[in-house]
Parts: sequence; C-alpha cells; structure tokens
Amino acid sequence: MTIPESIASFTFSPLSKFKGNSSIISLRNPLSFFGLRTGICLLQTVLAPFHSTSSSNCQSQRNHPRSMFEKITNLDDALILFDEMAQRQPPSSDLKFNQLLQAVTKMKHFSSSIELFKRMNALRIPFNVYTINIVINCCCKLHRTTEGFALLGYGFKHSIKPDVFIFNTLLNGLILEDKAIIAERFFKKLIKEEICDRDVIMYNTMIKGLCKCGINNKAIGLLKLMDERGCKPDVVTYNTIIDSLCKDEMVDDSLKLFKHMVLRKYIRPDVVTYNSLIRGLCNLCRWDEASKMLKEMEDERISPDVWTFNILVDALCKGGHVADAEGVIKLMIQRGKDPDVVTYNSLIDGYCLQGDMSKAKEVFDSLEFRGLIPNIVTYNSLLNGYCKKSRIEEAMHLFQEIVKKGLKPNVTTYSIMLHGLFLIGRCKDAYKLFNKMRSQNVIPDRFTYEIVLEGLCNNNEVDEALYFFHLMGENKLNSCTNVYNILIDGASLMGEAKELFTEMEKRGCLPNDVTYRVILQGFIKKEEQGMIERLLKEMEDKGFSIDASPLEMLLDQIAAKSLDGSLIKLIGKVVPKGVDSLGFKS
DNA sequence: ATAGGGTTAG
Repeated sequence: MTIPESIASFTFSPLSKFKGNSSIISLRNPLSFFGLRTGICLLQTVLAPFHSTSSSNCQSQRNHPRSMFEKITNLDDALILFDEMAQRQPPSSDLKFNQLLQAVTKMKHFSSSIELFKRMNALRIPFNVYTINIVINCCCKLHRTTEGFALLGYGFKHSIKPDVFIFNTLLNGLILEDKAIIAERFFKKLIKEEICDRDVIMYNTMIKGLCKCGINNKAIGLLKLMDERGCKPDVVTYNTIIDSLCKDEMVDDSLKLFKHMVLRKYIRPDVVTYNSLIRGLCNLCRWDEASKMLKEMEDERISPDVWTFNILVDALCKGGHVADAEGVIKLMIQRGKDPDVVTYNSLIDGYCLQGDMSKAKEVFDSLEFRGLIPNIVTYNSLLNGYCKKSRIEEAMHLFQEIVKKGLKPNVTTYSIMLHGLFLIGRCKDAYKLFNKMRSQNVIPDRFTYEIVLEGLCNNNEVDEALYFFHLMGENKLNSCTNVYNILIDGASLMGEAKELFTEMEKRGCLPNDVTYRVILQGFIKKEEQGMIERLLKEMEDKGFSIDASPLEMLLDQIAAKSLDGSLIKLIGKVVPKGVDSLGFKS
C-alpha cells in the first residue's frame, strides 16, 4: 500500500529519513502528525486542495428560508408571534402552529414548546399528528418520556392515530433516559405486534440504545438482523456502532466495520463516520492513521467540518501541543469553518493543562470579542485550571460569576470546586459546598464521591470518610471498586481495611489490581505476615500480578528480616512476566 | 410538505 504523497512529505520528514522508520517517530512524538517543525504543515498539505471550494457558498443557498419560521431566532419573537397567530381571524392553520412549535423546539426551548401546546389546547386550537409528535419529542428531550406516553393517550382522545414517527420518538426518549430494558421491550412489541410500520430509524434508535449501555455485540447482531429482515442499514446505523466501538477503544473493530460498510455494502461514509474514526485514532495516539483518514476523507470529497477540526484541536491540546492547536484553529478559519465555543474550550483546557493560566484566561476573555458565549464547560475548564494550581480564590470568584451570568453550575463544576478545596485542606468549606450542591438539586456522581472520599482521606479525616461512605448507604456507585480502593488506602487502621475488603466482595464489587496494591502496602507496613500470605495467594488465584512499589517494600522488609523469607516463593508467583532481573522463576 | 435516528467537557 502506498502512502499518499502529501502525508509522505510530512511523515517521512528529514529526521525520519535518518532513522529509516517513521513509526518510531510518530509514537514518541505525536507532533509528527502535524509535521515536525511547524506542527501544522501536514494539515496544510492535506487540507489545502479544498481551500477554494470551502463551504462558504452553502450559506448563500440558505438565503431563502423555507418558511418564515426559520427566521425566528429567539424565544420572545416566537411567543409574540404565537399570540398574534392565536388572535388572528380566521385562525392560523395547524400547519403554521406546527412550524412555530418546531422553531421553538429547534432553539431547544422544550418546556416553552410544551407550554405553547397547552395554550393551544386551552384556546381550542386544532392540532394534528405532527403537533403531537413535536410535543412528545420535547417531553423526551427533557427526560420526561412518561409524559410523552401520556400525550399518546391524549392524542387518542382527539382521534389522532400514532404513527412510526411517534413511536420512534418515544423509543428514543426511553433510551435518552437510560431505560434500555424498557426500550427493548417496547421495541420488540412494536415489531412483533406490527403496531406500526418499522423503518430504519426505529432500528437505528434501538441500536443506539444497545451501544449506549455497552453491548456493542448485541448492536451488531441487530444490524445483521435488520438487514436480513429487509430493512437496509444506512450510514447512520453504521455510524452509531462505529462511534460506540471507537469510544470503547475498539478502534480496530470499528475500522473493520467501516471497511465492511464501504467495500461490501457500498454505503458511502460521511463526515460523521470520519469524525468518529479520527477521534478514536487520536485518542489512542495513532496519529499516522488519523492523518491518513483525514487525507482519505478529502480524497472522497468529504469536507472536514467544525467537528473534525474540533476533534483535532482537542486531541492536540490533550497531548500538550497547544501551539499546534492554535495553528489548526487558524487553518479552520482559513477554510471558512468558524471556530465555536467548543473549539476554544479545548484550547482553554490545553493551556490549563500546561499550567499557563494567563493564556487560558486570555482565550477566555477573547470569547466575547469573537461573539461567542462561554458555556458551563468553558467555566469548568478554567475552574479546573485554577483549582489544580491551588488558586482557590480565583476559582471561587469565577464560580460566583457563573451564577451571575445566569448559568447553572453542574455536577462537574461542583466536583472541580470540591477537589480544589480538599487540595488545600479546606475540608469544612468542601463540606459546605457539598451541602449547597445537594440543596441545588445537583446529584453527585461517582467522581464527586471519589473526590470527597479521597479528599477526606488525604486530609487525615478517615473516620469522616468512613462515616460519609456509610451515609451513602446502598447508593449504587458504578465504580464502587474505586471507592473501596480509596477507603482501603486511607484506612491506616488495618482492621478497618480488612473489613472493607471483605465488605466489597459481599456487595458484588470485585477487587482489582489497585485494590491489591493498596491493601498489600497497608499490611506490609504493619508487617502482618499472615495477611500478606493470604493476599498473595488470592492474587495468584485471580491472576493479578504485584505492583512495583509493594514488591520493593516487601523485598526491603524481607531483607531487613522484619518479614519472613518464606514469602519469596509466593511472591515469585505474582511477579509480572518480564521481570526476570530479580531472579524469580515463575 | 409540518414531525423521529448518528460525532465533542471534570
């Protein structure tokens, strides 16, 4: 296979010629993705041919909105128009009302849409199956799918027979709310009892649901099944699974599916397909392949969009190459793709990661001038930067600004702040903030709990941590292994640790390598021969290997004769393969 | 000719 010229000019840069191996360079230096010297010459080469035909002419095609409702860009105008339409004699058609409702929905004012529908009913303005679907969709987007189902009944009363659109909307609602089991039952019922026509969107929606709860195989199974049943999968079907596989770091499987789609099924990939794959490859630092993909999409006349550029900017920033990210932003502007707030959020994140808070702040301040409005993610990035540098006062100040700007701090915002407060030992303030979070109805997630528990442990508040942990009760924490690890690590009283260790298995959360490292270290410190033996045996049975740090501690203590040499045999069985220098035979 | 599905934050 030949490497495209434009990539080659970049990949086989002067340095790699000396080494005669491009992959070494790219592994060690992700920068090679964008050229060694300036960082962005690859992108320039790859992306240049399309420069003149960039999508600027797309805009001119949209000079004439299909309906006057597309002109409505803010909620107030929509509400005024509604009043006008409601008073008009003769009254506006249901078509017009639907268009208005849809315009409000497109602006994401879902509750307002529902309110308008209620007013239509109060005013006895007639509605149809489209109206009902728009409103059900609003309920679903607000995670109020139950109300969506209720509207179904309301429609029946008004002789509105639900169609496949409505059932798909509801199915999607269930999946948005993570009710996959109910969704699957609903889906099967629709199909088995032939309640409505089935179409590709119904299958796609169900496939998304399966992917969302991590059962990619089942999703692929359904993909095959729909094909067999004569419902042809389309690019969205494949995109859904391709993206899910990429997110689960199964990029090779994803690429296989991609090839299957293109070469066997003759389905043309689109920009979303490429974006998913490029993101997946970047996340695994497979830069060369990512740039090949970029080249491929250009060859296929699929123009990178703002998402594509944002993915590149984000990957570069996360890899610490902020200067290159800045270069990509210049490039995207050249190509007529205006950077959005997501672009700059990544950049802010990148500067924060480098610890360059003044640059981060500079980018943040530039948003206004660029006509962009910072969102909660923007604030979270900056907050995180300040907190990590223990600049808590500035963080606090920013936190207050969030509320002033009419934004709502979310679970991430609070978690970042809590982390910052614990970092500088302000446990009391952290506790206060935690309570404030609860009073604002922001639900802590597993990260929040981990931050609180770790924060307390690090500040020698192990008893508080344990108390807090038990207060959480049966609260289902997905990563409860992590939580136990933190607590076991924090509990210097080893009796407590032992209890937690037994308790975690009882609660169905399995110890992992971190658990064993942490608990082993504790018992080595306490020189508890018996417990160490038990743990080493258990590790051998479960196939865990010992970490470098407890191993070193163990050997030191054996050498100092504070632990018995008979342990050596057991240790040999849990030393990871490849550690031969220590003279163990496994 | 007015409704439904796929890609980015700690």
